[in-house]
Amino acid sequence: MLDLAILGLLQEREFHGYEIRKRLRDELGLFANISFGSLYPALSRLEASGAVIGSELVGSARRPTEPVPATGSLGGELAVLRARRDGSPRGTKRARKVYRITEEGRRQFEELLVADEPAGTDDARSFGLRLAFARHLAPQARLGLLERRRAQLTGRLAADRARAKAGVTFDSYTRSLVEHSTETTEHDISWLDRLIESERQVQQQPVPRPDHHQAPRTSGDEHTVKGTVP
Amino acid sequence: MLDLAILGLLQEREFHGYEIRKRLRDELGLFANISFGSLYPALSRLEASGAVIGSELVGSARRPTEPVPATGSLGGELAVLRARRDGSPRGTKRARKVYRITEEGRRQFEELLVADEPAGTDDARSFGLRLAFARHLAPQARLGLLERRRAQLTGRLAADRARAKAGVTFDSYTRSLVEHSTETTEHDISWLDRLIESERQVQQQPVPRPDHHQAPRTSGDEHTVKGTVP
DNA sequence: GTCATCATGTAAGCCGTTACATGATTGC
DNA sequence: GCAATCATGTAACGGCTTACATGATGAC
Repeated sequence: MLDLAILGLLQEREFHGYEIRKRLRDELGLFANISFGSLYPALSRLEASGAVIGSELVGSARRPTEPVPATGSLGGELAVLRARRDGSPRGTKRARKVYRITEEGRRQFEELLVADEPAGTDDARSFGLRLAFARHLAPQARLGLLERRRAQLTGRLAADRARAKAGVTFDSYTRSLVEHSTETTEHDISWLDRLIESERQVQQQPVPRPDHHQAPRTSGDEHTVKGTVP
Repeated sequence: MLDLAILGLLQEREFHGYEIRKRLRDELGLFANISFGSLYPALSRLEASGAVIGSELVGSARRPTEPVPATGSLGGELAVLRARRDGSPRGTKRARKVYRITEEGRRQFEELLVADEPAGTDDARSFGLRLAFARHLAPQARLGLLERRRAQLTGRLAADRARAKAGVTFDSYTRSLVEHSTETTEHDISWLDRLIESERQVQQQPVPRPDHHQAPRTSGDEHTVKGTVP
């Protein structure tokens, strides 16, 4: 799941580890607080697998265009390590390693988006993460994502209802719990239905039965999100 | 969390491992499908810590009263191991190890119910589990449980709203996700509020301002669930 | 006679966590 | 000068998973 999140973020632009954590924490809110102890190793793994390329930079947040002037006789790597000691006056932060995604990474990303997570993962969180990156998916894959989630939820709803019926022996707390779970699942499903419907509306340009009013112009693509394949 | 679930179940009556899994799966639905690979070790741990006592039984599901007649010269443990080979005609299943909770186990249970889970655990699931066993808690502790959960949720709601405000750059999918999350959290909170209110109503017998109509009889305990301490 | 369910366990692995180690930059 | 934040990493451990090993009982 972490790999998916990282690749999804990097799809947008380059990031270094610390930034990734921040983004995940206060923008998506899906990983409450991903730890560095799992983030950095994940980045290394992704780099080893060719999904991302990391380059160490002496980054100036204020003047990111300046191309790291090598001071004197220092080799590239040493220059990075000693960046703090060179003469650069201000704006220089500690050497950061920025990662950008590769073609292989994009491939892995799409693979991860359709693969089902190992059992034991939080379904809701996993789906939320995928949805947050759904714009990078082809319209069909996107619909598939929504529909698989819907099927999952209707399954849960059935289980909840069976439980409510079978559990006549439940105490009031457990009964309330099951009821609330049922309601929440119903709410989730109707939300999904709205998403699915609006998704279908955007996608129904291709093969519309020869219609009279509101003729579809050209092969209609103005709603499709950039970067997706037809 | 597993320990809590096990102890909670055993509070009700004796169980053997296989039964515990079943109960957790299709009654509570909180652990979709707890695996034996984690269940049996957990039981061993609990036994080692004195929280439960396990006794191997050659159980007859149909005639549970029959007191395991030792056949001839076999020692107790061997009798269990060879139970399938002895002359018992029918109704005998494979040797099962049934566990019952001890006083120490009840102590640990109460401790676990108030302790906060290690980070990374699914809050909702954890709370659901606790609520399912809330009847075993003292009224005050129960209220505390509900209120701590409420605080947790209002925190999340604030975060969700901040996210909705800050995330003007979100695409429609992410926006919808954040919106839905906000709604769900609101729904959860109002559910909790109802629970809290009804909890207070049941508990407000002790120190009611000298009231006129509907005088509280004796020290009023008819709503309090059996097994809880005042 | 063979398949589903009952029943218990061990071993290896995954994916996350906290704790530890190290150091620069910025603001008060 | 000191604390907060930025920045990257390693090591140990926790809790759950699957896969493996083993076997009885009951239904068709």
